[in-house]
Amino acid sequence: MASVTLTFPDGNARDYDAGVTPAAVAASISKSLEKKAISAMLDGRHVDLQWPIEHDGAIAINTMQDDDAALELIRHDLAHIMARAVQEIWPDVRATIGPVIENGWYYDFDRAEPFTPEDLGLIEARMREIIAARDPVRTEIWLRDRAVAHYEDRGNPFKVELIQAIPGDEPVRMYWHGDWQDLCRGPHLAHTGQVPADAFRLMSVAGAYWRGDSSRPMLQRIYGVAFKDRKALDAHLTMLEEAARRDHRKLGREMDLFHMQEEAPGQVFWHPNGWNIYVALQDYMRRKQRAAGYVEVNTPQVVDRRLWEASGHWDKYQEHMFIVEVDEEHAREKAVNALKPMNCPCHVQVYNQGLKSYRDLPLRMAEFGSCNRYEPSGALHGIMRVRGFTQDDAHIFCTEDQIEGECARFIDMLASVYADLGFDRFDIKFSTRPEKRVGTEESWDYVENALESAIAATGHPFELDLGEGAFYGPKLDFKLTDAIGREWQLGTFQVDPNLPERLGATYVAADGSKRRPYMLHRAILGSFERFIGILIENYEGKLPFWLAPRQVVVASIVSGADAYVAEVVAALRAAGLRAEADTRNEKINYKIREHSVGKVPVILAIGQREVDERSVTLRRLGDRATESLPLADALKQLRIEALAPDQRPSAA
RNA sequence: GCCGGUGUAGCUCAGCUGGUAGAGCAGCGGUUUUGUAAACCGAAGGUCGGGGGUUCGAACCCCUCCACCGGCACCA
Repeated sequence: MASVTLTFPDGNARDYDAGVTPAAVAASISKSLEKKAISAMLDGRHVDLQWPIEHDGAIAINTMQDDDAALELIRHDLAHIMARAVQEIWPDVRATIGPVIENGWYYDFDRAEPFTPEDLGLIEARMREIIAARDPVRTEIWLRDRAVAHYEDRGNPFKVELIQAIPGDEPVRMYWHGDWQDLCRGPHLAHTGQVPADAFRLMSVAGAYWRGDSSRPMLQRIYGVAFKDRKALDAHLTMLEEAARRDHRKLGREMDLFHMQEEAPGQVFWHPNGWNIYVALQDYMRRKQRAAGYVEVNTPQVVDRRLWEASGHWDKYQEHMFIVEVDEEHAREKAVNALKPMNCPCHVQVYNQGLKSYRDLPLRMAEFGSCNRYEPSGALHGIMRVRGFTQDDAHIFCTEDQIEGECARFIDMLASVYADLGFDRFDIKFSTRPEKRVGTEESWDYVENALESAIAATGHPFELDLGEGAFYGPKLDFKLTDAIGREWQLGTFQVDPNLPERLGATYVAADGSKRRPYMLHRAILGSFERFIGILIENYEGKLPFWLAPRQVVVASIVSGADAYVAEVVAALRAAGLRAEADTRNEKINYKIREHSVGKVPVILAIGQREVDERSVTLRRLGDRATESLPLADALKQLRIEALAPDQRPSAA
């Protein structure tokens, strides 16, 4: 009989009869491993304990202690257990596909009636029964035709399509627990009882297109989360509550930052408090840009369609533009304009004024560009996804051999901005040439290499996303991680030889010939609206002092202090601080509470004692302690604290 | 845009099988002069998202539109 040689993680190897299962391998090592085994890694692939091994390889037996494997199996089996529960309750429901996702799984069902939130409770209860039954799991490899016929008989075209999509060299596996059957690639636990019955929860039901294609039927998706034990599930649910507490829409109302209303869906009405944040951030970005050698411009909002036709956007994005039609009384033709959805074509117009020399390059042209896009209604989300927004946009016009240097400079600037704003960690995604593209292979080679060595020079690791670049050039995306571990994609850097071509941008080279510049699209924050939303959630509304909408509230304790309060506020304002007086007829407790809820970082309380001493009593947000100090000292100290990171003495 | 849900006072939310809308907080008036996360009393506050319909009668039932929420799709 043929044998296979299996190598264990400790380097030892043993021979087994070909066709040995991982379960038997585990048993051959020890009784306890046999009992604890849940699956195995075979040459890095996650395999079921029951699958025969036919070839030599490296093997590692997984137990519940191996988190990645254990969670994958738990979530995977729960997806099936849920599908079975659904089909036991509603036998006419067709199961389609149910993968493991971050923190859990989902399963998509085809059913005429919608699932209700109450149904989720029913399904959960049935799932617990299935888990309690400890039904053994069984799998079989079927011939493709048999599997197709099986689902055709049962009127499930979705499964038929899935089987047809399985590559010819891969087996078609069927899976059972109890009498319930599903198509599944595995691997699985040994029986349903291995799933922790108290560490999962069904979260929500939502529509989802079959195979993610909006031209295909909409199915009903049920989402679940699952962990190894109750404690981990509770921790996850707590994190979700934490995220809800930080929701920028809720904090925006509580801190009186902005509002939105029906008459302008997807657009922000900034209140004085919110606008303070916006202006502080914009002032900061403007200083950073100037320091980094950018010039700032400003370009029109309403632009004739001819420019969008020339840039190519009219063809591709017309439905997503706000169209502005002007029908002047004596005009022969109606003018059709679009609110600008982006700034680049306008920036090329500025570039094209006058003749540019190679000596002018690189030309770094920035704009806090106010853009409007008619986003689909379902895409809108607070101030994070809006129809009117302002980008911290810039385009760098440069020669081919300047790309690498500009890319490196940009990453430096971006890293410095993110650090100043309190985000120490960011990740780079590098997207390379897609299948459909313009330009020669040599130029793609050159530009991709330039970006790669620019990243390498910064020493920052990056993740490669092959084939995901724009049709005209490669791009970098920058993702940062917030205080509760969520990732946000913000910055971008794209190399574009196409738009200068379309819009006729040139420069005069050293030899007197006319050349095409490259255009580098880049943004650090993305949009102010979205970024401020992220800042609010990251800081739970407790923004750093220099960004806080109201930095100081001066609160009176007795009405006899009102005049002195006004004097303190005036002095703070003269020192450049955003300060307000609170001389309402309320107890100090009430004022402290209200301004704490409003996330004001510093409260100065003024009673008769402070009036007499010309002092203030300072209390910081969330801090029970107070500190009494002379007014002059407080002014001096707060003025320094209010400096933005780039203005502090330590900053060069 | 698609699926599902939601829309009642400034905010948070009650309101039964259809019978003319209610609380807390905020705001307003008064009392209180207060020492670090909600003082007390009082009066007021509503096109029940918009429009249409059914009904003797609609916050509630039906149709339609809008917005918001959760997903999906989209994100130059």
